[in-house]
Amino acid sequence: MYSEGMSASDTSERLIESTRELLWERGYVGTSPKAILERAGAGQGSMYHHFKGKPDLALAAIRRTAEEMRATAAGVLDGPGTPYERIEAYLRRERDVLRGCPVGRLTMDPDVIASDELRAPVDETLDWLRERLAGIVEEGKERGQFASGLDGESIAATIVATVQGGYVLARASGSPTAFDVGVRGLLSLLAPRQDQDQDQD
Amino acid sequence: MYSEGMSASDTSERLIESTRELLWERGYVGTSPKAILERAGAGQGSMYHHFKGKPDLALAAIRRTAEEMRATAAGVLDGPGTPYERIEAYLRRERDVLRGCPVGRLTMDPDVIASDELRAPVDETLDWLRERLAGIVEEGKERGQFASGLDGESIAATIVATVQGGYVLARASGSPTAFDVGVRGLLSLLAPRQDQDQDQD
DNA sequence: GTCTATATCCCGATAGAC
DNA sequence: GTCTATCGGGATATAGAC
Repeated sequence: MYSEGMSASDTSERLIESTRELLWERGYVGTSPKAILERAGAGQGSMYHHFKGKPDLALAAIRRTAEEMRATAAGVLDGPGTPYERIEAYLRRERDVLRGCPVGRLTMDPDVIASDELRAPVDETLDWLRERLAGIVEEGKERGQFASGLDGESIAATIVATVQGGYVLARASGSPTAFDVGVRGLLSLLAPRQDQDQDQD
Repeated sequence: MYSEGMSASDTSERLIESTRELLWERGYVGTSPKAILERAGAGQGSMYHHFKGKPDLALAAIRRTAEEMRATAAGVLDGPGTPYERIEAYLRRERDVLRGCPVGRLTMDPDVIASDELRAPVDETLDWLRERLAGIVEEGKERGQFASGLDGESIAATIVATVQGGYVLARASGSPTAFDVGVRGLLSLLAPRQDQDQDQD
């Protein structure tokens, strides 16, 4: 990452990490520089030395969170198993459901949506995820695991939406159960027919 | 509503409506009393005369928004058509997609989630919606329109989650398309088999 | 009921010492 | 690089005149 063998300053690093946590917990509008500085154990000057201001720091934090989410998803989606099994693994992977999605939640932040720069990493990440899932669905169709009438991109959007909406249901009810139930419903709709021809893995 | 023939004061009414708009646009954390007062054309005194403070006014606004959403959904779900057709009508009903769901978006607001009182109308509304949809799915199973292996409550959670997550995808990309695509994917998974026995409507 | 004035604290940012 | 001091304005609420 740091081609000259340098490392980012510890303070800069702590500022980004604190911002990531607070953006996840309270969103952009609900996160103040003061709260970030307190959590990072830094003073005002440090933040304005390393970053141009709150939007600039938030951008660094959002980019890192988005990257991390892509890496996590890729870890599951590139794993072993049939297309259905990989989708199931993605849907059932361990999540801190009640905390919500650190990327998706930003779409409800007016200031993030108002800024093309802040919105871009969010958009790119969810878009990447949909394309990745669409490819897996198409692969499943080729293998005969999914009905040939299904459209990869549509199903991919449904999968990502179910996850994002699952967070909403869980947070509304104060329990992760609703998330799991929604996922179960989707999997029951996606489940390969027992009596269908399928390639062996 | 007003048993004695009285009407709520116009000012109180305007305060609630302005709060509803701002909660939808900016969420609870992003909405200040000052902004509400400006939009309502009222002074500080009016607000603190009619309401105990920001949380109290927000509660009145959220309750009304929740009630309105239930009424809108009921209008479609109680409409004519087979179970599948009513679910399709719900999923395809006209929406201001890029504005997001005025109820669901509140689940991303830390202060709403931290307050049982503010969260309650949100929870009750999404819960009501899930139960209502679950009943329709069960009805569809009885009629043979849906596979008997499907679980009403799970499918209902998937439907509501797809809608809520559809808003997320749309707002991330800045276009309503992703919402529609996700809905299309879900409908393709729910679509009654052509060759299946079905009651006539 | 509604207004203005005031209070106290926080917001996001800048200045300049060290 | 990091600190503290300071700024102008906004957030939320109260006081008290009308």
